[in-house]
Amino acid sequence: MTSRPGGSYDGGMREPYPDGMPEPLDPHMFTDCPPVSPPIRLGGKWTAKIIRCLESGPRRFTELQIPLRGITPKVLTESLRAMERDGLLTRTAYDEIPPRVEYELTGLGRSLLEPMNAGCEWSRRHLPDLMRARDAWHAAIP
Amino acid sequence: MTSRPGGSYDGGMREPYPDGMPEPLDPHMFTDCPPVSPPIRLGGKWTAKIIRCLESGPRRFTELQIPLRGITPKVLTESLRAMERDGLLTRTAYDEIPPRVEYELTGLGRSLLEPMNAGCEWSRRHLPDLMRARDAWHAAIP
DNA sequence: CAGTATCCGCTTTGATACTG
DNA sequence: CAGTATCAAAGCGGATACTG
Repeated sequence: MTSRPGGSYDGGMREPYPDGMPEPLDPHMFTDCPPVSPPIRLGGKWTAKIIRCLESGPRRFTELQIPLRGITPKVLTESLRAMERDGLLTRTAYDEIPPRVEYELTGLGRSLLEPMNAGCEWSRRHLPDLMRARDAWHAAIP
Repeated sequence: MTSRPGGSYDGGMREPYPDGMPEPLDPHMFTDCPPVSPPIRLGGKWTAKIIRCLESGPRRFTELQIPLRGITPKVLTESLRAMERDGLLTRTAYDEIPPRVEYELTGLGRSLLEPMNAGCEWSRRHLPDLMRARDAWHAAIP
């Protein structure tokens, strides 16, 4: 029994990141709430996190990479493009050298914070229950 | 650009199902709300749907298979086991022949309906916006 | 800086067949 | 009925290298 539909897509999560680096964005993100069995997720693996990162204002590509802990440019690009396509954020490219691109939440994207917060609140309230359930399970079937 | 972080896990969704069959459970499920780019998902692919199926009372294994539209027994078992482990539902086996097993939401599982409904409400309210965004995108980059 | 372009691989899901 | 056992196929994200 290796499959965990409750929280498994994160299999390839990379932790190694050059620490000591500044984190311009608040790392307190939605998906950080539930350390066990993420109850609610949004779109792909990064969508919710990106929304949290943009909550307090527009950010640049590289700025997003920092709090997203080593997300590869390919995946970040894909995620941003998808969110742009869905009207969750806007992409503004400034014609400068070096290039500058800023991503900003749209009203639609921002409106997602509400249900996200509902999920977050659920996590806060029921995390102890989840932990207890997990413990009971492991105690019964070790 | 083939990957869509906003709505891709459902890639292998099978539609072919012997119709004419009765559907004992209400097919109006959370994940049915957003026809485009599912905004909020719960755990694995089936978790939210299973919760909806159990909303109005306990159901048997085979009963769940009907509204879940051809989910394979393997995957259904995995999902149910995971949810049982997380304390979202209980599994009760009756020692009869033929065997009977019933699955029922716990209070914890039922409490998830609240954030789920929040996501559902978001979908209802903003589906037009999503559609418009998608249309605009396709109009610009055909 | 802000990406593209390839290649890669585990995880998750599904198909099919078989039991207690 | 309620699963388990295998096998097979994507899915989705990641590593690495390379541009305008």
